[in-house]
Amino acid sequence: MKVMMLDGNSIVNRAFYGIRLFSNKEGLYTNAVYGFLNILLKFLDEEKPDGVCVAFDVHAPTIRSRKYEAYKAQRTGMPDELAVQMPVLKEVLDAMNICRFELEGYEADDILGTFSRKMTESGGESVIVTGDRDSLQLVGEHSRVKFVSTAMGQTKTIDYTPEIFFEEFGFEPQKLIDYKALMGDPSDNIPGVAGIGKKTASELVQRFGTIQEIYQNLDEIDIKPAVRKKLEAGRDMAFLSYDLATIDCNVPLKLDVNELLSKPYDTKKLYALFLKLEFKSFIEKMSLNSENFQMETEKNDNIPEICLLNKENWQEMLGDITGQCAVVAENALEMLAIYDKKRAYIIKKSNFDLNEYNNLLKFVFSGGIRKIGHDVKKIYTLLMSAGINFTDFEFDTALGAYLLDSTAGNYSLEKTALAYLHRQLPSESIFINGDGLSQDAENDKEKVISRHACAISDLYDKLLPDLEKADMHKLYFTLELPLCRVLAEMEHVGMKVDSGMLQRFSTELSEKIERTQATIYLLAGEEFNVNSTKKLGEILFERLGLPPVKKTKSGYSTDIEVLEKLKDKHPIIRQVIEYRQLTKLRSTYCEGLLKVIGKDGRIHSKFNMMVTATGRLSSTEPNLQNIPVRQELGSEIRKMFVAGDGCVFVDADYSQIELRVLAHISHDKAMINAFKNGEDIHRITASQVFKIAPEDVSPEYRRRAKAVNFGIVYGISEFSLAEDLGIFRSEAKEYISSYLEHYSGIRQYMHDVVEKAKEVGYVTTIMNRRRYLPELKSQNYNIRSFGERAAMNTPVQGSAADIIKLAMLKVSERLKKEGFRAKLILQVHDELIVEAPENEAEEVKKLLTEEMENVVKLDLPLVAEASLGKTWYEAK
DNA sequence: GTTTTCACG
DNA sequence: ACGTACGTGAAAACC
Repeated sequence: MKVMMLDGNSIVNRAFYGIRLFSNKEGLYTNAVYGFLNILLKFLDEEKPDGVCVAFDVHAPTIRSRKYEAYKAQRTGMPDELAVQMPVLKEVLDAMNICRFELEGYEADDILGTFSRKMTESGGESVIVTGDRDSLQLVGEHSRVKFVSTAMGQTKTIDYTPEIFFEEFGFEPQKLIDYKALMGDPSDNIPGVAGIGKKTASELVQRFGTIQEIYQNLDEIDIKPAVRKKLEAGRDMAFLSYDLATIDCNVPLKLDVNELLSKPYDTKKLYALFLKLEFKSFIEKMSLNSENFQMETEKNDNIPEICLLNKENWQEMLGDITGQCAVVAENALEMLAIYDKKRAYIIKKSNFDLNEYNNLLKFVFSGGIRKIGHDVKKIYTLLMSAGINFTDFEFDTALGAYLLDSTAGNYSLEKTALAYLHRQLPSESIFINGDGLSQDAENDKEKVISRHACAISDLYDKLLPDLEKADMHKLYFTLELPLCRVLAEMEHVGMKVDSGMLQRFSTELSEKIERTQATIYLLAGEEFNVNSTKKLGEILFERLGLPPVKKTKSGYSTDIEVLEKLKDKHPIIRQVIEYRQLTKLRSTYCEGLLKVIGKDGRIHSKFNMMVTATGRLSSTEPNLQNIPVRQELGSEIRKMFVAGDGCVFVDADYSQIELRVLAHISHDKAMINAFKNGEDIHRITASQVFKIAPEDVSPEYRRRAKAVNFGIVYGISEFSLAEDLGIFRSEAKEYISSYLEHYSGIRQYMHDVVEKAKEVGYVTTIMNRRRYLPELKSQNYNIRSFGERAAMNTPVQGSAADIIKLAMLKVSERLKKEGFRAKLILQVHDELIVEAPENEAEEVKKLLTEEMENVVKLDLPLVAEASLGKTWYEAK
């Protein structure tokens, strides 16, 4: 019978300080729990004990122990970041069915000592796991101590048996108490005998054994007079220290060995917990998501009956379905699953001839079946590439999950089913790389996609009421879901690029880069990789002796802000700035774009609607939302984006949409009026903040007012504003207070939105899009401040996103309805680009402006400005 | 895989 | 006493 006993506080402390601080997405710190589990699992594996328990300290202020309390106070001071993890750790242990013990007024090691003694007495064996050296006094014939220490980020364990202890200390484990009584331990507040250190204490204990022995024969024993003197003076201290250092092995706690016996984990609880904590590696290590878990779900009849369709039976089988069906499409439409809440119909292309298969696809996607799916935009693009017409899906479970929690970050079917159904789906990778199961692979695949379809259907039943509860069903059904088709179209149509011109530009840049590089080498006096921030830092700040402006985690910062400050200090700086600009253009834009031009000469960027926390779109492969425009040379890139044959671009962008939205939602009279009167908002702001007549506002003051306006939208801090404008903090502070004085509605709004968010846990946009802000509850000032700024910014940025998304929908609808051949092809947050045949251009321009300006009714007008051009450059 | 930098709104 | 604006994506270096 072997029981492993852990000193919870001591191990969790080691874990906390040994592992860098990290947290899950909600801002809950988890590093100590993570480290604790690593240690626990490692030792369970090493020792394979019959039972396990963990003891914790409890320091309740009882009268009896008040003095003791005061003495403990210094040691118990636990940082908040660790304190919040204690209840979590206890939860984990409970889910693992591991016994915990704690008793008021006792320390964990007292409990362990007591249990260990009892185990030994009843003929058992105990293994104590601790990071506390004090506990080594518990080492005995039948009680080992695994001592854990962390040095240089590495956890080290020493397994103390009496022999090993003796080898290291030169006396028996029980005498550790005497040793400590003499030497003392400042970290434990054990005073010891003044003047007796490690060496003397060790020698005394080795020669005479206990302090009892020493003091009884103090006059006779052979020691240096100086030591004898110190010992005489410190007699009381020695005995007091002895008591303090002694672990109490008579804690009034019953030990029922049967209780400690290892029980199986509560896998469901543990799984949910690890998911929340984002302990992916533990989920895998403890195989919480494989057999055990799947077996359980399989019992829960999540496996639909499978019905394989062929050319004889499909019309009959699918013909009578009237309800909504979950549709899963695999492998570019090679295999489909359709689940009608009764069974899963499996359709394999290989079982049909081409013509028949097309008929079937037509039936499924454009009429016969009411569809729901997961990530329907993906299916739409698939169908468009295959040239299949289709009607809209009636629900998208991925999109639903995104609206319900826009910060979750991952909306794969597996993750979503886990989060909302607590169901672990079989992973597709099972059959992707499966060797040896080729015979069953097809079978497995049918089973897997059937279960996926079933999960989509069940998710729908869960997500729809959730969306209604959050009052987001309107946003969902009238905006987000229909937008899928618009975006799929935009992706499908793409944007034409003049690859020859791009190629030439790239070569041109290369020549300039070559020259700049040579100059840099010359000025530096050596050749090095200018792209390497590390080497560049060494050259600038060590070799050339320039003053470092700021640091990064790993060394000198060399970003543009730093370079700007050093511009006049050394000619190399200008060259480096030039080099950076040129290489950025060449690698990210020239080479990057050339890589993704399709066979049709067009770029098909993906517009992702489930990425941002605020509701904006994002663009990838390539990102067309960050094509250069601010600098002259960079904006050359926009000349490579050309309208198709016989077409022009119609480009329209909202004027100050975010400030207008802010004016609207804050009901700020002054700002609303400024916009109503068609004022230049930055100029009017400058005139109000700096108290000068509008016509006297200099460009510099207008620039400053503009920075303040931006800062306000982002949730300003005086520090950042000062940094941005290169002014004193005190000055920035005055700007802000003057601003909020004038725009008092905005001040009120900023205050209210944060208050409300703290109360309900989320903020909303004008169309009721929601963003949860758990950061607001953080103990950490920085995290909490971030939450506050996000609370101020999200309704503004998110509402602007709502507005332009709705405009996209309307523009797309009208173009289609009115028979234009023009197509929406790009959105850049406040800008829409349509590719239109030349003869449609003027009408489309009017349509675009109209729809954008009238898409919602605000307390002030929305303004959109449009222009035409053969290239994107011209159209701006 | 993470860090640094920089492009956009 | 502290560390700082909101939202993105890509490339290159570095470990």
